[in-house]
Amino acid sequence: MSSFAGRMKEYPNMSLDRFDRENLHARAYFLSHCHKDHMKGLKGPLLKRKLKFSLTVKLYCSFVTKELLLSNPKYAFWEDHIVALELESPTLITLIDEASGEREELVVTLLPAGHCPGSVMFLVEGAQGTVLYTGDFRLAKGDSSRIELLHSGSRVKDIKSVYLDSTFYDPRFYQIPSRETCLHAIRGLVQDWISRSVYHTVWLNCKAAYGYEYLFTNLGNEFHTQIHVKSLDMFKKMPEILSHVTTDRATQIHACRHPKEEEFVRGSRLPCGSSASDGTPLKIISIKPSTIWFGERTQRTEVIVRTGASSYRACFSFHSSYSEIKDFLSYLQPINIYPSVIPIGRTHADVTEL
DNA sequence: GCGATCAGGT
DNA sequence: CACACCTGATCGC
Repeated sequence: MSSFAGRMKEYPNMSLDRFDRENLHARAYFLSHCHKDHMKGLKGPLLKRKLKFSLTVKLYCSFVTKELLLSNPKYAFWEDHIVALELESPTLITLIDEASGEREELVVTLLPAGHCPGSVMFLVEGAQGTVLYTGDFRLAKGDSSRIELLHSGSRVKDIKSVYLDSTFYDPRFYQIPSRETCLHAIRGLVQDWISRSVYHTVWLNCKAAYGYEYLFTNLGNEFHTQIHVKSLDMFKKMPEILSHVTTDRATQIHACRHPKEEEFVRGSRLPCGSSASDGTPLKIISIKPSTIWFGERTQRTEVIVRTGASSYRACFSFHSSYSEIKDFLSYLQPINIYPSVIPIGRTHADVTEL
């Protein structure tokens, strides 16, 4: 879980992914992606009040993050204060102190982070040097060399500091199977099950968070069926996702939720309450996306683990592995690295040493 | 009645 | 394992 307090040493007048406490005084806000642990204070009454009296304070994010954020009415008061930025398009942003009129100019670039829909990293270039705030990210080995705006001419930019998603920055999580490998394995398991009969149904036991959409679109394409989800509201302006999800319960692939979902599934009912129309019990398997990792010298490659008669865990990660992070850092060669996540049982000094 | 925090859950 | 939530209880205002 991110323990980043919201501010970078070089640019303390901007706040990123934290909106409480000291961040209430920021001149500009940045949201890397729409997960609650990066939105602390974002619906707070103090911030709401500050916006009422301010003409200059804005929240910068991607178009997709803006759409996901505003689909939740609790954040509707931000509407006129959000500036959605294009990806990979350097933008001049002037931070203004409303009391003194003091100005500070920055060039901010959104780089795709591969963590969930709309997720970005913020590249900030200004008088105090070039810094990269990664938010949460999953980039594969070699991806950083393909991000043009991390380069100047043929070489990588001089980066003073990286504020790093260090969730899996521990040799224990050396390798996590690639997105493609995991998708392929899940597709295989789904294929094997739903082809048996129309009563054979798959329940994708996904957490209540954005980040599984590419799984839905991939399975939707492969099996020419839509995935049942609770709500479509947040995707109404995202045709690629919208076309693969449905609120119609008559489908063999579900990703719906219910507080007593596990009991339901054990009793041949889906979390949405659906059972077969003619009274025949559904034959349900549950697939729970989970991060499965391997050590440096581990030869195992199982990306699907059977955990019961009709339950499986399938490898799925929102975050880069240790080796992926190492590749990222050794390519960028920043002067400073500030980890944003300290795993329990470790200290800040442990992670900094690594 | 509200938000913040914690316990306990998936 | 750790993640990103959720619900419900309790506390303080």
